[in-house]
Amino acid sequence: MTRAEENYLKAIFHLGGKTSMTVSTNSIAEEMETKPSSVTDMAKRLAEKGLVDYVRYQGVSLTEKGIKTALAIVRKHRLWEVFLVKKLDFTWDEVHEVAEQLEHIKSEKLIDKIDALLDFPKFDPHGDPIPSKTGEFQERDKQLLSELPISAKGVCVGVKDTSSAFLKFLDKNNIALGHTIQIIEREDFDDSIEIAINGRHLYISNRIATNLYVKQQE
Amino acid sequence: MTRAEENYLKAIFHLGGKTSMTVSTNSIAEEMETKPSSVTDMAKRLAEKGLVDYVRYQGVSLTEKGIKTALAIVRKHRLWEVFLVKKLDFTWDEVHEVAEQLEHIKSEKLIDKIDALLDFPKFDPHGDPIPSKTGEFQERDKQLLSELPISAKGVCVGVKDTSSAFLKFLDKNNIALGHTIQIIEREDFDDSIEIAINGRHLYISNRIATNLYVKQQE
DNA sequence: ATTAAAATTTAGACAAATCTAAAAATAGGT
DNA sequence: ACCTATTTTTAGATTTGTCTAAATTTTAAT
Repeated sequence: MTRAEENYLKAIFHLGGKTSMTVSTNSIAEEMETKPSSVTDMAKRLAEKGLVDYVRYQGVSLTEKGIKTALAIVRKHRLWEVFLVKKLDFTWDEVHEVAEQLEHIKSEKLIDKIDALLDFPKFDPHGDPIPSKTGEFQERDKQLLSELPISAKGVCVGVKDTSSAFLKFLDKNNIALGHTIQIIEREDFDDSIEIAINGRHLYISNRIATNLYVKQQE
Repeated sequence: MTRAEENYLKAIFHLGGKTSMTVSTNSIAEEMETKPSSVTDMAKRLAEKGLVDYVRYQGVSLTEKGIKTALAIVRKHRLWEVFLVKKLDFTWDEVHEVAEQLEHIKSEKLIDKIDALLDFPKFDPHGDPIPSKTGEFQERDKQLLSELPISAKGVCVGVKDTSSAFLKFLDKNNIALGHTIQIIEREDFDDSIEIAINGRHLYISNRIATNLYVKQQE
């Protein structure tokens, strides 16, 4: 497994989901910030190795083996993120870039020890689930903040966008996983909403609300 | 800096020492288990980048910049080794291979945090000194066990050979850094020696004695 | 000083991963 | 069913890092 192959599998997994829908050459190229022709080349290589099914002009989907490999990489990425935040005091907007590198370290023992050191976490700092050694994981029951009805309350359980800019915005406004958010008002004009969080009121744009996951409270 | 370039610098540093003696193409090839012709190619590339001085048929030596870069890689390698042993319970014969990968992770913050987490260690699990952030390190005052005179005592402070086979041998015979060893007898026939360690006597070959560093006690 | 052996470099080839530009296939609208 | 726009693939080139085999330089021995 080369680093490039691992990155392609991760991207295909990311786009196609655990059920592995077929994804297009173009969408992979966009996700990876590369050219479609490069994706075609790699698709052939991955197909030869039995990691994806590839039909010319039709797109790519992960095989059983490809899903297993992708899950192992996602597991490593997310465990390293937890390690960086919990053990080395990185902030959640700093971890992605370093975890992109660490996820390619080849040592089963290493990642299992890190897992144990962290006490087998089930979610990473952005609320995304961490696959177990055998590839299982529970997707958390969640919805976008923008989908909550007026006056409903939800606990913040994850972010969709994990860009540094977005995460820093949340920090600045003291919004973090575990906080409870109530919808106060929705502005029809631009879909911005007024929320109550940590005892204060805040106006947030629709863009923000469609990138925050919450679990609705009864 | 590519991974290959980093590995070449490390090898040249390893062979040429901090004073950066000129080293031959062949010796680098042997150290890196590659072909001399590949070394020639890389020597040219590194010279263009100002990391080594290279004269055809004469060999290679690190520039100031090359030494600085090599020290940064050695620092990372050794800090990761300490991390693996101290925090993840790796044994000293298991760390090298994984540290070879971890040393190439690019994040100044990461390695500084690891350094702090470990309380700024000065030596790695094999007794080798860890360069500081600015590249300084104290070589420990040491000599080979084979150089001690009869009846002298020394504290084990490092190993020359760091192969898994050698380190496992030491473990099996309960020889570890910090233990005191006394020379009892030297066999002229094959230069094997009888030593006292941890209250028992042991016969060890010359090969062993020339790969163990001790600090002689008065 | 010559010459044989050893070390080193060059030339040419190859694989991985990428790109650009051109060609081919597909999809959608009328 | 046809045409056009979009998507995808091919062909050919480039970079990095490697190799083998042949040529060159250095070394060391006589």
